[in-house]
Amino acid sequence: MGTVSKALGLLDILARTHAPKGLTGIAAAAGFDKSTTRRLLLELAANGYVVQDSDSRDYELGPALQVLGKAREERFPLYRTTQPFVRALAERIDETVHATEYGAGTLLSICIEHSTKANRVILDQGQKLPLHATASGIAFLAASTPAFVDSIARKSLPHFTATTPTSRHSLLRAVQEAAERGYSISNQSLEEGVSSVAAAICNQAGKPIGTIAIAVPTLRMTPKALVEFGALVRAAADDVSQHLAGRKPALRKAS
Amino acid sequence: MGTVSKALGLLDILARTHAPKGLTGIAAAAGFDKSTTRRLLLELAANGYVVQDSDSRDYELGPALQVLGKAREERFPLYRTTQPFVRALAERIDETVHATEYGAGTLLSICIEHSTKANRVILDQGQKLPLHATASGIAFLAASTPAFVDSIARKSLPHFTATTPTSRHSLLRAVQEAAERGYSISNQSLEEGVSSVAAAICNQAGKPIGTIAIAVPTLRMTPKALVEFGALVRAAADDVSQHLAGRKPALRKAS
DNA sequence: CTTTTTTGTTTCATTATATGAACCATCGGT
DNA sequence: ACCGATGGTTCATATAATGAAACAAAAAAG
Repeated sequence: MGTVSKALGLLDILARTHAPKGLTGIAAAAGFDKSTTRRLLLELAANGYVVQDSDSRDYELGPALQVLGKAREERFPLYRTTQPFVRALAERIDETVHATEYGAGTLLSICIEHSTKANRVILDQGQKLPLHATASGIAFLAASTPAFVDSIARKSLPHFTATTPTSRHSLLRAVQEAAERGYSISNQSLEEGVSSVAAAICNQAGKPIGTIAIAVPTLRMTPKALVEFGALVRAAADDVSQHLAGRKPALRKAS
Repeated sequence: MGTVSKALGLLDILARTHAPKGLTGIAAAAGFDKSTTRRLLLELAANGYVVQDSDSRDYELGPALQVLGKAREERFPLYRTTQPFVRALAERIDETVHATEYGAGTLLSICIEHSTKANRVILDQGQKLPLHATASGIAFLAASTPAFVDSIARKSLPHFTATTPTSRHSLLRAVQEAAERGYSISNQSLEEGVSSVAAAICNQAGKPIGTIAIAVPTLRMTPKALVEFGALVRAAADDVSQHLAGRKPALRKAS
């Protein structure tokens, strides 16, 4: 692994919800030597990506990240565009809804609205979702080129639950079905007790750039709810795609 | 320079308003070899910090930055806290107002509201302001420990205009005066024709973390305006400091 | 269409940089 | 004062970064 990736890995660790703050903890979480970790942190700090509290010596994410995040958002306002649709959908069905963007081989959660129910699915912002084991991933693949799908299907597919598609064949079938259906379904393929439906967001050229997904406790994913939610994510994803293409569609209902 | 800093430098370049997008241009802007630049960009891309358009092969900032920026904002909501005050002040006086945060030895512009006048000062988000040559910098130093001020004053201070304080003595004097006055004044010390006043934002412990500044074309910075703007930035900075400390003060006027 | 120029990509010997085990310093608790 | 834990430092070694050159592929020019 390159040095740069190691440093960036440290940022990921610091971004976690219950991130370690001390040098020892960060080094342990990253699996690097204390010495290496410190050097990397200092270099990140010298560039404003990390701040070290001068008293406690704890490390924290730095202001440069906000600046860059804003710069990115300004050029490519995916969050700004998506967030209202995610929120509207979440409020309408009172279930957890989130949007993801593709990057670095996975889908990154960029926008989450949680259900207000006691029994709900909780997601972390920035969570990295594997393409083969989530509704979002399958939906993304269903909108991708066959070549890309194949490149993923050829890889070794990590096993998470009994229903994770880990074989080339089962993955291709799931993708195929999602493409025909218009939305993807995950029946606890990443985590026990969580079911999801998702649909891809596409850019003007028709290439998928991310997804919108609804995640609910499996016991609430009745066949009726499945169909209803499927139609709703599909509609929401299409609306966002339209917005990104510059058109401003009125709210629609189903596919 | 370490490899990590080089890679992060590339991100800074890509964040610029008129950033080069091609490999050659980026390499030229960074002053690195094409080969090195490419390797770094690919590593950044593998981590989602950069995206390469598969058709045009141009490089752009990636989604990971938005995720990290949000994570930082969540832990330390300086932008969220400051922005309303900056906007209110900008609207009230119809001049360019911006907030900065200290990091990596400089002040980073994190929030800008521009004047609506034809002749106005334009600032870039993320701009790095030198501590010795800006009103923000002087205000920050005026709220810092003498030891810190001295460590800056001892460095070689780059020359920008005729009024840039480049000697240890002139810098210390400017800081001293700002401390007594309650706000700092920059008379074209960074750029000809731009005058500013600024005051420091401090955390609960009284340590400075950033600044608020008003930047106006020098010809509008009359003695009367100077005093008025000075009192206003000072009040705004104090209000933000109060907010950060958890208190929610009503709007005040002068120091 | 062909030539020229520009831009992106790969290679590999050289060099610089990153690494981590061991060591030291500092702090907080008892 | 002692102990354990944590942050910080050193330096010989291993590893990774570098950049000149060669190559490929696309634009631009003729």
